Amino acid sequence: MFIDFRPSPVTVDERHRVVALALPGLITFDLGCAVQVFARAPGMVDRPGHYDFSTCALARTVPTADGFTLTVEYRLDRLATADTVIVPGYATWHDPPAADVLDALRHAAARGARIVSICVGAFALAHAGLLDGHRATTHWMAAADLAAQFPEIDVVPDVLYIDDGNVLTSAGIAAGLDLGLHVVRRDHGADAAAELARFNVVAPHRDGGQAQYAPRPVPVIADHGLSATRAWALRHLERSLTLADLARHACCSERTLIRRFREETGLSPKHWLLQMRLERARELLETTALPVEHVATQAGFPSAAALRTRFADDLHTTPTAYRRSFRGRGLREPPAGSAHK
DNA sequence: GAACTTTACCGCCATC
DNA sequence: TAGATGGCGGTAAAGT
Repeated sequence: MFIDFRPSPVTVDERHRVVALALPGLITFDLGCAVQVFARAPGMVDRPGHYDFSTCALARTVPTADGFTLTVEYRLDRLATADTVIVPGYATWHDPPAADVLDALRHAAARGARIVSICVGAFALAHAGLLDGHRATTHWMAAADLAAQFPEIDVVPDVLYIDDGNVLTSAGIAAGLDLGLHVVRRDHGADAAAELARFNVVAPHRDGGQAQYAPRPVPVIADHGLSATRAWALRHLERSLTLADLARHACCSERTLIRRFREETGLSPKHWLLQMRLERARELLETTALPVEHVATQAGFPSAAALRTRFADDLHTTPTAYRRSFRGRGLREPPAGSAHK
């Protein structure tokens, strides 16, 4: 059963403006990912803060990497009003974009706009200096180049995407969808992201995909490294998993586990587990009416107090307040029998 | 909120 | 010889 708490339709002024920047040599699939997520989000049209998507470029026409020319409606000044700026990949990423483009990106970032890159779009952000001091990712084939060319960036190659606050970067091509879903999850909750994933016929998240709440990288390739152990941990999140448990599953020492975890995810095992648990708790709070105590138990927190502490530290709110904030977005009743397990 | 215990993390070094 | 792994011990963080 689905109880709809959606409020009345919002006005254009309330919309969150998402502007994609099409650079010469645009990789159109990357732009397509952004369109698919932010321009066609089904079921979200009545929600406050839903997206007003548009594409801009330096000139009216943009040569793409895919053999045709794209005509766009808006010029660069569109970025000045964007709440979120998206830079899809472009084939000429080896060279810095035009100075006007870099300035527009810098100004958008300076006034607090969220900056997102897809694939090698990260190079445009790097050229603008927006990734300095940040953790970032890009297409795996270009990751070494990014790290070499911009030593100030902490480049993490084996992840789907990285959320480093107001700067978010995704890995190659289809990872743009993963990052888009993450942004929707951040803005509208797990329910909306799942709805959008269903519409796009993709998984709501891949292998530990909830891990991206903070800087939450996940491995791109399944069945390599510790991905099996992480998948196992996700299946048993409600247990009190220790470092020794994970090491035993991975058939290695605790020391090696920590080392490999950090190499593959950018996080320590404990921190990764905490993020997973927090994400599950958020999902349960958003999509069920389970008491906070049960949410804590099912997410693997030792107590409701521990869950509240984590919420206060990471989300600066309480579980109850968090749940209340999502009431307007649809609340599903708990599955039969699950509320008291 | 303090004190204590447990667990996790990391640097260093040895071994394979 | 370089790289991966594991053990040890100190420190920090989390839990009680």
